Amino acid sequence: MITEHRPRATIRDVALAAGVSVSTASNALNGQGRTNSETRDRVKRIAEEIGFRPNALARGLLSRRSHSIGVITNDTYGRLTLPMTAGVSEALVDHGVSVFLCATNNDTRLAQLHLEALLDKQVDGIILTATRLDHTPQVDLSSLPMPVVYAFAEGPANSVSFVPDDSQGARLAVEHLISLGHRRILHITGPEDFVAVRRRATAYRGCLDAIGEKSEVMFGAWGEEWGHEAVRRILSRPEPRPGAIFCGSDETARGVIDALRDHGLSVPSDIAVVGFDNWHVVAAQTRPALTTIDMGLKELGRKAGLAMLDLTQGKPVEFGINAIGCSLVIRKSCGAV
Amino acid sequence: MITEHRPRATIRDVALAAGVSVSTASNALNGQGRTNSETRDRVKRIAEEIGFRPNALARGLLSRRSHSIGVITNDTYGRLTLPMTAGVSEALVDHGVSVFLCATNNDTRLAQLHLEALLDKQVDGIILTATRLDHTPQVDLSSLPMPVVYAFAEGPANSVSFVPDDSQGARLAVEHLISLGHRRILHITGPEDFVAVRRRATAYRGCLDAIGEKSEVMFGAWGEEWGHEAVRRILSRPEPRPGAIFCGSDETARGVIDALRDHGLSVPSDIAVVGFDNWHVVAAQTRPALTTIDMGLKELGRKAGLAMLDLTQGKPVEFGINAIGCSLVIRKSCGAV
DNA sequence: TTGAAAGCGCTAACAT
DNA sequence: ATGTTAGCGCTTTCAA
Repeated sequence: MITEHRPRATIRDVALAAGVSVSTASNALNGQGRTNSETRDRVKRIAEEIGFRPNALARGLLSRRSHSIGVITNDTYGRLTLPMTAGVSEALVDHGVSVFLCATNNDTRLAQLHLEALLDKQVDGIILTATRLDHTPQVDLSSLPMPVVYAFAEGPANSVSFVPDDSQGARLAVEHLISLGHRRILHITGPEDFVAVRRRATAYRGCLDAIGEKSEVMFGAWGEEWGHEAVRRILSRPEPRPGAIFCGSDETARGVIDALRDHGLSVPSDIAVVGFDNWHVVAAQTRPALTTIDMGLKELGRKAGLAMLDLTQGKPVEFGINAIGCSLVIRKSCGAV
Repeated sequence: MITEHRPRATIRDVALAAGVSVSTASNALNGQGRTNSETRDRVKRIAEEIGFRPNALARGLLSRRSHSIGVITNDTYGRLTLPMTAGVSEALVDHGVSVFLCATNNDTRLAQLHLEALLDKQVDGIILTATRLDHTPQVDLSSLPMPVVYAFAEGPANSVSFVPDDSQGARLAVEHLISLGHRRILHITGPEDFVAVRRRATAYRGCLDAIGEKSEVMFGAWGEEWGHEAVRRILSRPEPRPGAIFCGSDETARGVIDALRDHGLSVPSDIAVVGFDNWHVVAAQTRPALTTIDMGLKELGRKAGLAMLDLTQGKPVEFGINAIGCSLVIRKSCGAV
């Protein structure tokens, strides 16, 4: 498909065709300057006719706003990054801002390379994303000549960050179980060195304290195998058994449910289970389908995008860590006592 | 973090500091023109010292190459797009090319908006990606002033497309089973209206024909539930049972394996199972872990990126559909007869 | 209301 | 070998 294309129409072409000067054409198109409404209409019509679109490079060179931003992520997998970036992009595309996606694959050299490319391209801002809230950033963003926003990552104290509200999400899960009449609620979750894990566990404990029940947290791995192992441990100890289990991830929840079934216990009639993540491929395929917590990643991305927009426009933005509310997705894995 | 930043150093600053003219500085830095090696070194050193980096907008305006490309995808989920885009990006970042990611969410208006933003930004090329090989494209890319490459999507006849080699992948799976001594091999797969499904089925049949065995394809849905249903059907009919099952997706394979276990059959000792996708969250968590086919999405992205690079540099590129080889990932779900 | 001219940062003829 | 000049496409004073 080697098609020859003549260069795009420039504002000179428009001006020429309209019989006005370039500056008048510019004025007419951008509405700013006071232009005779008659000529303005004519210029606009002609611009439309010949398919004129302003060259963003030239515009950016002059205005020092490239109308593009960069998203740097270490996620190579997509589960977190793509929904978030889609959210960012969705918030910005209406304003003509496009998003450079840079996957660093946790490679410092690559991250540095990407960052330099972004700087050279005069991006209006950078959004940093990580697969883990408390990960060390892949590059130093502390003294960049443009605003930085952290999404699903916690930046330094004086930065703008958006993270899921793990505490509120965990409370949502536990309170759902409590509202169904459950009292003996166990928490099986991931490795304790993740902040997200600790926050969820703390919130869980708070809920049980509030109703005067004992809490128990089993820290472990991510993944289904840990769910199996945890169930093995529970069932091998003396009664009474928990009536409900709040899991720190959908994968763990799936492991738990499968293991319970293997041991002849059924969900939700014998034990209720709630997950965390609403990772569709896991949650929807679990038998029974998983009631779980959705972190609203796309919305988080949208918020980050809008904050970035404000920052680039010099509008005031609230600094600090913004916790974005999670929501409860009810499927089939919880029943009333 | 409202830090005031003075504008980035321009080539004028370099020239001034080095006591040469702007054009000499440019020459020295770009190595092109014959410059006195002594002044060249000095200029380069000074540029380094004051942290000069050329403004890509200005460069692009002049050279008509923005060193950025766009990737348009309808995937909102990330499983296919992110590995591929990471591959594209990886191939290009060393050449200073950055990637705009545009998620259309299957919304025509959004797709059009994104496309216009890309055109305005003078991208050097566009890569179109879809979640399905035979999807109608979300936007008309037929007469763009820049090269277009299709990745995980089949463009028009005279275009450059990269797709996984479904036939070869399927053959890999079936021949693996045959090499383990299996003869009665069943194929449980997705909906027949997907080209990928049809291609895998045809390749499967070819393999069984070659060894003079009967073939049987069960078309159905994606997802685990279909795996359960298919197993129910097989077990409810007269013997003999298949000794191995080649599944059209990892999710189906997982459903099949779970269902077999529910019916008291064990994998791999009673029946061998191979999946397709190597979707880690599914394949690695299946019990036993799934032997499956990997489509090499990242590599596919890399190839697409390199092809785009060649196209933008006017180098010859082979047109047509490039089928990228799949690979077999051996885990635990297949044993010898 | 309109146009001429300058300039954003850079590269490339051309002249010295 | 280096400097001067023009110009990429656009916006924006400033003068007419």
